[in-house]
Amino acid sequence: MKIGELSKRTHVNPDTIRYYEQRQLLPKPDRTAYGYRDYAVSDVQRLLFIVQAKKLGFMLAEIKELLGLRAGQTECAQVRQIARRKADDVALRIKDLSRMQQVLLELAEQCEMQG
Amino acid sequence: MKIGELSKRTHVNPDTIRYYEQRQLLPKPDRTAYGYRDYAVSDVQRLLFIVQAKKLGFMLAEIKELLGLRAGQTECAQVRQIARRKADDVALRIKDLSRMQQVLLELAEQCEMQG
DNA sequence: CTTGACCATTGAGTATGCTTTAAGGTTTAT
DNA sequence: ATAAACCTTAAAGCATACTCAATGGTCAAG
Repeated sequence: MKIGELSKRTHVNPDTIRYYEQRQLLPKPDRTAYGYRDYAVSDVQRLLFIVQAKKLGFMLAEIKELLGLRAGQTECAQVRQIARRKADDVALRIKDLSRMQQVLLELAEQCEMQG
Repeated sequence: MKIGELSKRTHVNPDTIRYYEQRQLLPKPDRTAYGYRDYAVSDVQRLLFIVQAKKLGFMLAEIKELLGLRAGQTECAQVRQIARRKADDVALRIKDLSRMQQVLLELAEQCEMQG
């Protein structure tokens, strides 16, 4: 599929797709006879994974690392280390977010009682 | 206290403190006879709140909004609306993060079984 | 009383992650 | 066959959030 099709399926701007290729989050795709990028179906999944990880607040460099884990391009000891480190980061963020959620809900409640 | 002292107590760079003032996340402090910024103790708390909210992934514009809520500078109906909207955002992020945490732990485990 | 640490302002520079521009070739629908 | 839509590259531009540089005044220690 050409870049426009991949863009439609993932809701990611073609320019952004090319940018991810440049940043090596997406592999260089095949090219048609006239030089158009020709993507495989698996690229849709990969791109959606990037979108999801970005929503979670990972930086592109980190996402690249995660993609490497997923693809089994990383040695086992390293996978364990990176995956656990990131899981710990995530656990901490969940804890912090829970606290902020509490603060926000309290704010709404306090206000209610006054007004 | 002068900006250097506030910086030491919060581990926030003086330039960043001045930048937050410019962005109106911190109120304009009093000035000494010679024009030095003279902060109150409450500014430490406010700045630490900013640091915490940033860690949670809020943008400066959002943090400004949150600070408005905290200070009661916002009308009750608006407080409820904003606080609940942000609490919902936070809940969604917690959910997404939990899923990613699961993925990461699975990656580490799978690898363990292979290697 | 001078040297070094601290403070001031304005404006420029940096990193990240896109987004747009320019200039041009290809494909598709009518 | 021709206009609209789509593709290419390289490079410049933009928003966010700092961060540094230049220039100069103030304060504290010896």
